[in-house]
Amino acid sequence: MARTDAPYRIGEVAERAGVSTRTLRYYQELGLLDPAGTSSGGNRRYSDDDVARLERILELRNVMGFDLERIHDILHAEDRLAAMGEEVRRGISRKRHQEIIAEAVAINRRLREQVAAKMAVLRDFDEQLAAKHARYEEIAEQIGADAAVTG
Amino acid sequence: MARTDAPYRIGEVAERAGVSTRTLRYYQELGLLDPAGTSSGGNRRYSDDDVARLERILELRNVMGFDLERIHDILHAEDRLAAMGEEVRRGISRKRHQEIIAEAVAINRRLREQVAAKMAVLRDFDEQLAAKHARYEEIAEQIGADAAVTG
DNA sequence: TTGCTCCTCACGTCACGTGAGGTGGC
DNA sequence: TTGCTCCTCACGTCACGTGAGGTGGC
Repeated sequence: MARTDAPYRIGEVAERAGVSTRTLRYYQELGLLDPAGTSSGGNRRYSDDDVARLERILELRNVMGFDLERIHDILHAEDRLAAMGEEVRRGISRKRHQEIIAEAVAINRRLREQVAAKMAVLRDFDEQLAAKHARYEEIAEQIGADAAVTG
Repeated sequence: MARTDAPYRIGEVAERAGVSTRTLRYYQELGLLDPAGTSSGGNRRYSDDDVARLERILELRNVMGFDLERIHDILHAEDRLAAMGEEVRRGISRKRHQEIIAEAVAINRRLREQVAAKMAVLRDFDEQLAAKHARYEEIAEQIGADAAVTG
């Protein structure tokens, strides 16, 4: 296994994720998603990790509606948690560990709360739509009745 | 009851809805939300219907994530349905009625499908978060264990 | 008369879209 | 060698944010 195992071109990654190549370049510009490699000629090369990271970004964007700065913060906390595995072997303080995990847990909990809130709003909205649908059926029926009399 | 029963000033309406006055002026510019009246001196005056319409716009924007052109289309169909009541008395064709209602019903159905899809995505996302939370707890426990040995 | 809210430009911003003009890999 | 994909500017767009500078109603 090569060190720089980044086989995917920007076009492939973009199409599979349902975004434009411009979006990927913009995310790189913001420091959100740096492609793992660069081919001869300056072409961006993305790894499986990059693809997974992109999916995570798009999930937070599409599902939660966060702006890119907020997404950056969330990913940063998760990156630190992931990097902790390395640091463990080199021995960092237990207090530091606990801080990093506590931060990740707090973010996770807040996200779940926001998801629950969104679900509640959606349920409410669906009830409104159902009520509207019932009213439409009533109107349609009444017009049918009118038609039977006048038409 | 006066004809132009529009008591609310732009600042009140904006604050209650949780948007800026700029947003309301922009929606007027787009023809999305025309205030029912204008006071002496050119101040916008909003009616209860205007406030309800704004709530509807913000729901479609926040909950569904639609752009303002799409929202305009949806409101337009609903407006036509609401205007039908008047037209009934003046006698328009039954076929025309059925067309307008069919359109409203179709939009309603598509909206409910999209709501259902969003709910499914949110449930999926929540499951991911739950799995992540479980992993965090595991890591925290392991560090606690390490600490018990090394610390 | 004094604040507070309103008004209209008009430029700025975020998250990209969309060419222009050119280079590089199968 | 020919397409196709990639590259970097750089201006455009959508949905507003944010002052500038001024007028109007309690």
